[in-house]
Amino acid sequence: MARSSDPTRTRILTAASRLFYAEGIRAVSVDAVAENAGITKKTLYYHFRSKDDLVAAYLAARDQPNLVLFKRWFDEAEGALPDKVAAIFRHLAKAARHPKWRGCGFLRTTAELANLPGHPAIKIGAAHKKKFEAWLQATFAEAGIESAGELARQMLLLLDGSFAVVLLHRDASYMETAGEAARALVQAALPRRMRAAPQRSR
Amino acid sequence: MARSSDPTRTRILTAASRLFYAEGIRAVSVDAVAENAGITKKTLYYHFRSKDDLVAAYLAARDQPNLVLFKRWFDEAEGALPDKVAAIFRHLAKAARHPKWRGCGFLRTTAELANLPGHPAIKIGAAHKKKFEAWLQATFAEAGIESAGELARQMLLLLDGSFAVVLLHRDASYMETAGEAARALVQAALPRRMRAAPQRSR
DNA sequence: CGAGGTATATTCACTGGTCAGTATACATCG
DNA sequence: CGATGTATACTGACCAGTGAATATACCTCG
Repeated sequence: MARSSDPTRTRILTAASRLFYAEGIRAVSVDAVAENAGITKKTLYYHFRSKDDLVAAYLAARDQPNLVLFKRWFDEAEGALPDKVAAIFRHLAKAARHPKWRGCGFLRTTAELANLPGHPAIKIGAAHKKKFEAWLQATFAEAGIESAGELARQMLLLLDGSFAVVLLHRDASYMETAGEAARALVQAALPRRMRAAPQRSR
Repeated sequence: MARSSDPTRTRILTAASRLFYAEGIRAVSVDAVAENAGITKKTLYYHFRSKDDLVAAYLAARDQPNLVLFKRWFDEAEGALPDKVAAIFRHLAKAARHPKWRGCGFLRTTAELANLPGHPAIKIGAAHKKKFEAWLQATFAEAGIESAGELARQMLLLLDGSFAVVLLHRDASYMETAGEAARALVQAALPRRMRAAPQRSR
């Protein structure tokens, strides 16, 4: 059976990831993925039952690395809670300025497959976002924020909103605007005793 | 010359709109649009130079109606500015609960065509969102808000974020969360003298 | 008025190419 | 030997766009 560490499987997944993220799902043929991975299509179909399977695997492979990255940006940021949240947006804005940036793979896949509501890739995308939201909520709750759940949802809305808007306008400054809005909302939600003098950035 | 009121052209555009919104761009063939419009493919190509042209026309046709609708929701809402902004989200949440709702056509098209940065449809989508943002900014400025520009951008982020998140989770309650965040941000931005007692909704 | 022409609008049938997925066979290795 | 993995070559469906012909409406000039 093909293990997840299987080198051929990994090669396929790497190629699929690069192409699906860069071009979109329906724009990329299975032939193109196989060629890019340096194998034949039949070999690809030996490792993945169908293209839909491959798409789901592409997103599944991005789940953990993405979450880990976000958490690291948060953990390594200086300052109080609002600053640490804003740091995520700051790092994202930097990434969004790279010419190969194409928004959030999870959201773009969902948008493209919106006519197939039960598609496994969409479920993986939804689960990914839920995990991120749950982590935020827990972080906020630990900080003594009463409305941790609502605040986490607001952060998610700003985050995913900035993915969409920045992709549309190709203007990463929206991501910084989102970061400032996030900072303000977190600041306002902090319990009074923990609230430092609100420092307007810039 | 084919006028915009041309009945055949309108039929094509109606069919294209329905199909592209429901299924996505690349998932819908030109044949499918033609059949749905009750004409032959060649007739479609008489009225539109290419599929890309048709896609652009589909979005262009949605531009004004969408803006008008949003403005009407705002104008007809009771209450002060924060409530009027929140009303847009409330109406949108209601729309999002309809089974045929598939998010924002502009954003989904942009996401799907993200590998074609100069595509005319993307330009139309970007212009549409800019118009909405400009209208919001003007409205906020008239209300005496100093940071009208930044606030308008924040509203856009929340709005487009809720399109993305609600489409992903198929849970329209995120749109109400976005509305509450929008209300809070507008409330906080109002000049003191105009600020009524902030009323937490619910 | 009316015959002939011209631009508009539409149809059927087709092309060259791509797509997801498969049948069959060959190889490698424990 | 036989399980795992890979390759060549194929299938039937679909796709964007086109060629050639036809119908309709209007306009010009005898």
